[in-house]
Amino acid sequence: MLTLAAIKENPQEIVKRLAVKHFDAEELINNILELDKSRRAAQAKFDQNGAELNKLAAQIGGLMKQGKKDEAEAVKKEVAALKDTNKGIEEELKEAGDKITEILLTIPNVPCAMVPEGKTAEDNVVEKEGGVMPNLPEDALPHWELAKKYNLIDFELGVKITGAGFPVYFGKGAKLQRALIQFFLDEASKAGYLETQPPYVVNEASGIGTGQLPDKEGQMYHCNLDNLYLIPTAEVPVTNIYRDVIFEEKDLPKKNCAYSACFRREAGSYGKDVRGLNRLHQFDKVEIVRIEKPENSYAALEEMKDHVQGLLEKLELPWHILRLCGGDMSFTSAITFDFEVFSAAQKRWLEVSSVSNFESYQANRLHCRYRDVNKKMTLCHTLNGSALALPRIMAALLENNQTPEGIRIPKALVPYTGFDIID
RNA sequence: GGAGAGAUGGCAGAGUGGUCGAUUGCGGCGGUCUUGAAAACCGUUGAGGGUAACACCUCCGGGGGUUCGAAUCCCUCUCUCUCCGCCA
Repeated sequence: MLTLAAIKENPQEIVKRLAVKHFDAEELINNILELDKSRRAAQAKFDQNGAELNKLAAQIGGLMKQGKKDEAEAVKKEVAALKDTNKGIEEELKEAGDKITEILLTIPNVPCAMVPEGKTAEDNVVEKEGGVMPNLPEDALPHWELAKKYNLIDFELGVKITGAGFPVYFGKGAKLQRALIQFFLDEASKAGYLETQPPYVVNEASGIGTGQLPDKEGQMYHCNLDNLYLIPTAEVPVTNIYRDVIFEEKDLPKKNCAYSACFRREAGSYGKDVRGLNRLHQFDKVEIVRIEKPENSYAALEEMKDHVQGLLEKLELPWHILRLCGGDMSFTSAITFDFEVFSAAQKRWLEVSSVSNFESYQANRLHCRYRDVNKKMTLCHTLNGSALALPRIMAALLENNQTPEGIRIPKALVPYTGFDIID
């Protein structure tokens, strides 16, 4: 969430920038400012009374020791009255504070200056592209057909065991998955990310920390009995490593990479989007997460983009980078770049990575801070990105590399798969 | 699952109703000494709120209660450890 300090410092600027996300914050911001004012007034009064109470309590102690019981009793009465009034003030105080937090949670992150104007995915800006478009014959097969033809993935079997969106991978299909995971982890390690194996199940506090709760409660699988959630991305457990942490300046940045299975209920999905590997309830992903000093976070973002681009190039897939417009960005991000690969038989672009800078929005909820040069506590900036999500990479690899002889494996992957063709 | 013990500052560890936000040690930071370092010595060292700055208030796992006054007493929740049982 946004910091109260930032809002107080320049409310007009925040309202103006949130308009880029098509979010009208004016009234909410005014409410907050108003509430903060009355909260501070109540706080001052409460503190003043508290100081008086402390003084009187000490006085009673002294009187008791001297055996002046009657005098002590008189003071006690005074204390009782003061406590009574303070109880009311405390309630006011708490109410105002809670209300402020409540409103803050409904205000999305402020988009940074580089975010383009726009309402929907149509308005996203293609920023960069690369790779070679494959030249497939008209009768090229979509990946779900290829998966069947070469016995790589069984979607129906997954339905039997669990339900739709939980495919079973076999043979070279399973090995290709494992190869991709290993390849992505190795590349991330080479780029300086600490390999991390997090839990796949998190508690409520972690869900709140990264913002999945309460807003996206319905999108996560929930274990009722223990009140735990299956992670929708490794971002959740990995970022929560840094919840309630205060860094020394020299400890930053922190760079983690993690493979995990990801679980998403995808409530509300429909149609051709969900065909084959395009949208699953369980999928694999390698995620990169960074905790940065504010002044470095945008340089870090560029590094992350370069890293993801490098992966796609090594996989020889046609790719482009979208700079998301204000209307298509997530609630919590300050800027987001989506990477898409072209899945040549489906003839459509598939999102395989999303790289975002959250600036201090997430860190504020997480209480992830560091002591800067002047020993001042400052919120860190958090960033994360997929590097990469497997299913759509798999789809594009299968479709784009199909030949009459079989499916060709890109060179960079062969050391990991141990085979160079699926036939 | 059963029985017991415990949760205090970056860490270790005192503190069982009255100037305790908390003794002390280690660590960190600053200084003296030193060519430099080590050692020794001196000082300093939690977070949140509040203020122009002070003052002041809150926080000793979370929540609630008793009391004029709670880190200290009571209730409750969570977590950790030890023993037993079960087990990948």
